[in-house]
Amino acid sequence: MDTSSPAPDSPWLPFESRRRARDEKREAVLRTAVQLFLEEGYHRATLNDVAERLNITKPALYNYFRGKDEILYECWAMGQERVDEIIAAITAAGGSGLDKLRQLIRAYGAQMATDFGASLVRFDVRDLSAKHRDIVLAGKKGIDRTFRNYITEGIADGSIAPCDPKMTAFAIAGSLNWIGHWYQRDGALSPQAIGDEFAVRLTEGIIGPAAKRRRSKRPR
Amino acid sequence: MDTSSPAPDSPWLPFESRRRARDEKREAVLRTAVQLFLEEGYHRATLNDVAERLNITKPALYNYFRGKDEILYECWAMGQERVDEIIAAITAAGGSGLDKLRQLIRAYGAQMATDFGASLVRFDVRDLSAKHRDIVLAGKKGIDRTFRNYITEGIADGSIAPCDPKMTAFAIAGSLNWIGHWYQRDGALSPQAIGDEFAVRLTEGIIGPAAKRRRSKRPR
DNA sequence: ACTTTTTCTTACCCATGGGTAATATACGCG
DNA sequence: CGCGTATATTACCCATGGGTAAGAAAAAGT
Repeated sequence: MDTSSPAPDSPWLPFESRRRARDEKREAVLRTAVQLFLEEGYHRATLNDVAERLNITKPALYNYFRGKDEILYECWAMGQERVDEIIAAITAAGGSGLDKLRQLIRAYGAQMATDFGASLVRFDVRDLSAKHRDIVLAGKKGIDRTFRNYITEGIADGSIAPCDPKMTAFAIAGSLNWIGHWYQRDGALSPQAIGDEFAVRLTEGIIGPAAKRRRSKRPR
Repeated sequence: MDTSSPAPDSPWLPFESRRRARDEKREAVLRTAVQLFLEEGYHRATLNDVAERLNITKPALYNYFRGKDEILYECWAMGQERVDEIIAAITAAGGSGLDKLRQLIRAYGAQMATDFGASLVRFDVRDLSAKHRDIVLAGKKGIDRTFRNYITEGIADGSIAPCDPKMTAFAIAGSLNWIGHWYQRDGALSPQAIGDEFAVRLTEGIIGPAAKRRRSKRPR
């Protein structure tokens, strides 16, 4: 997608750098918007507010987005993209179901303590257009399915104790999603620390026989 | 609306039944409002919508409430009241820290699967007046404190394994609060079933030595 | 029956904020 | 340089929806 590595003096360069400048501005809008949406709430935050923080005026935003709801959608998309990458990496790396679940909890929990991560759970799908809403719901479903899959795999390979994957996934994802509601950047814990903390805490109760055996030399 | 069971001839009765009729109407407004706020979201739900469902017109609502935000607040208050009762009952009944925590999870989780319960976590405090916001935040703090207290007590009496009460409370309350976001009345599980399910699941991992000993004759 | 109070309706006000049209400014380009 | 294209601004439109004023309708009081 990005035609990177621009040969220093190609006649395209001005064109390319212009496009990059545009993309950077677009992202700057999103960073400002997501921050304001989280601070004030989507409905209280106005496009004038967003523009003001960027030292521009409202109509300038329409050079980059079709409307307020599209900005909301793109904020969500930024977060979803990162989670998708996380999932892809974990699935690719392989390991036991419990290992993968722990890694997912760690990385997803850390994401929840970031702006774009929190946007995944703080924003209301009903503020989106029907088309975007469908995409978002599909994304949420994908995350849920991943949690369940890892749990199911863990039960199969014995690393996770038998349990209802659906409810267990609900319980774990609920804990993590809630981070997006209480975490404040000025808090004592870093996103990483949050992720680590939850990764151990949320898997303590469901360790299966295969995984227990391996760690039995260090009983709690 | 229906002036039921009026003791035929007391001089107060008209006055009293009138006041009661008023209270009943007030509550009917709240039931309709909380439902609509949850369905559509607070900002998308209009007072006209609320009134229409009640077969009245918008200004009629102002006989019972000072404004939209007060309706929101009163919806929250209904849920908070129930939780306060639950907490009072559990604390009064006594028992080990783990017992109390389990009962709280059970009852609080069940509440999250009701309209007024969900309103505790789905509504945005920033939509309230400063005064009401303070009350709500105090209520939330009280619930959090109760979770932590029960956990701390459980660690002290040995029914709960040593852990960080703050983070454990976050993890548990997060799971439960999230119920308010995914539970749909048309789902397969009843609020009670939800509460029961989470009560066992969320305490599996933190059972302490004292409680383990007692249940050791029924190993998993 | 007449008055008073409560309750509700009709008809309105108006601040807010998303979105648009017309226009000015910066910038690459031949 | 002047031409065209992004990019931004100023000035506006207008639908929405919370809130209010004035007065009808229904009870309650006497």
